[in-house]
Order: sequence, then C-alpha cells, then structure tokens
Amino acid sequence: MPTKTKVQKATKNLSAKEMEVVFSLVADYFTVLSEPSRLRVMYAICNGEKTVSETVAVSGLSQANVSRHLTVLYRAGILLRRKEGTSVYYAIADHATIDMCQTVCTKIAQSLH
Amino acid sequence: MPTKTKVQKATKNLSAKEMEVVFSLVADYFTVLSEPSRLRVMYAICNGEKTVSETVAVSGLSQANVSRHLTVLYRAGILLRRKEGTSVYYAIADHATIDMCQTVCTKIAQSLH
DNA sequence: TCTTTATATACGTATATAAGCATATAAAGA
DNA sequence: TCTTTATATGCTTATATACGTATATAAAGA
Repeated sequence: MPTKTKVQKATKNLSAKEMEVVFSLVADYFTVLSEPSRLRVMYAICNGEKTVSETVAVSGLSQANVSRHLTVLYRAGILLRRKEGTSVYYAIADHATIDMCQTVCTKIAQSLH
Repeated sequence: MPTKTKVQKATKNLSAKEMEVVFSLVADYFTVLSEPSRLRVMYAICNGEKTVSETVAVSGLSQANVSRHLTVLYRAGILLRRKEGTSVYYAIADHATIDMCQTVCTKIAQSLH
C-alpha cells in the first residue's frame, strides 16, 4: 500500500462531486485576489480601518470602483464592515489572507531587485 | 513617529510605479490559481510527476484543455517540464504554491461539513 | 423640508480567457 | 516512407468582469 500524500489525506473523504465544489470555491477565493486594483484597496486598508472616502483618497481609484472592490472583499470574508452615520468603515477580517498576499507580494518585490 | 506595519516595512523601498508593478504581478500569480480546471490539473500532478495523457485520464478534461493549463502552470513557474520521446512529463516545481492551495482547499473543505 | 455628503448600484462597453474543434508538429514504430 | 501516438496551438464562441458614467439611497445638517 503506497503512502498517501498530504493532499490525498486532506481530500480522501470527499466525493468527486464535492471535489468539484471545493475546486470551484478555491478558485473563487483566488479570483478575489487576482485584480491589481483590489490588491491596492486591500493594501490601503491593511494599515488600519478606513472609510470608503479615505480609501478612495489613498488608492487614487474612483469612488464607484472602490465601493465595488470593498464589497467584493467584504463578501469574500476578507474585510469587516461597520456603519457610522453616513460613513462605512472597512477593516481586515481575515489576517491569514492578508498574510498570504504579503508573502506573495514580498516574494515578487524581492525578485524585482 | 507611528509604528510601521509589516506590510509598510516590506514595501517601504518601492516607488509608486514599482508598487503598481508588484500589484500587477501578484494579481497575475493569483489569476493562475483562479480556475477550477487548473486546480484540478494541479491536483492531478501533485501526487507525482505525470504526462499530459495521464493528466487527461485522471482529470477527465480534454487533451487540448489539459495541455493549455499545464503550459500556464509551467510558465508561472509552478510546474516543471521534462520531455521524453513523444511524452512530456510535468511535476511540481513550486511546493510553496501547492501548500498555499492546500491550505485554502482544506479550509474550504472543512467549512463544507 | 431642502441640501449636502457618503456610499452603493444599474447599465453599457471593452477586454480577458476558458473551452471546443480542427489542425500542426514531432517522435516512434511498422 | 507511412502510420500512429503524444502534445501544442490557431481560431471561434461564450462568458465573466473591470471600469466609467449616471443615478439611487440614506443619513446629517441648515
């Protein structure tokens, strides 16, 4: 009996149908991280909670665009949302995701020098 | 003087222009991981080196499709390529990427139960 | 109430790309 | 050489989505 790999162990209890769902959800997750503008928005937020307007100012993107990207990140569970008067504050909810972006970002930034 | 965050430290020597390039490259990297079929192909390969044909058999995707996905993964530096006769063998080159997919995959698989 | 400010969203356009189909390329064997 | 097998790729279509523009929604203040 051959030794099972880490990946085989993690997925051994999943049916083919379930695997399809998992692949689809993982792809969706990475899709959220696959836009330069959205990474820019995340970068703006990751130094501390910000309103939409503040994020617009920091990122240089349009208001509509920032709002849409923040919503996508919120729905993906990466950001938290808090309303206060007419303002909406966004903050990092999932530090693991930020750390992952950070790891990739650092790796690529280093390869530029 | 406020304390700098991890992300600020990692990016402090980069100009605005360079940051744009980094965001773009990071996005490109995540784009490679944002397709269910491509994850399926990676899953087939991650248990050991395989030819295109073997990957077709395991994944259930078309030959043309598998070939293209393997090429994308190879160009992204995630897979290695080795020719032997008429066959082309692909294997994992970047285990960090596989581990990352694995982490996300496990997280999502768990949330299904 | 009317106006201002902040945020979200509908709509259209442009663009990227996944996948099917057909075909090209190339190596091995008869 | 001709055929078979393995892989890659050109072309087309369908689909997804980022962004600009305009507008809707909603809270706060005059």
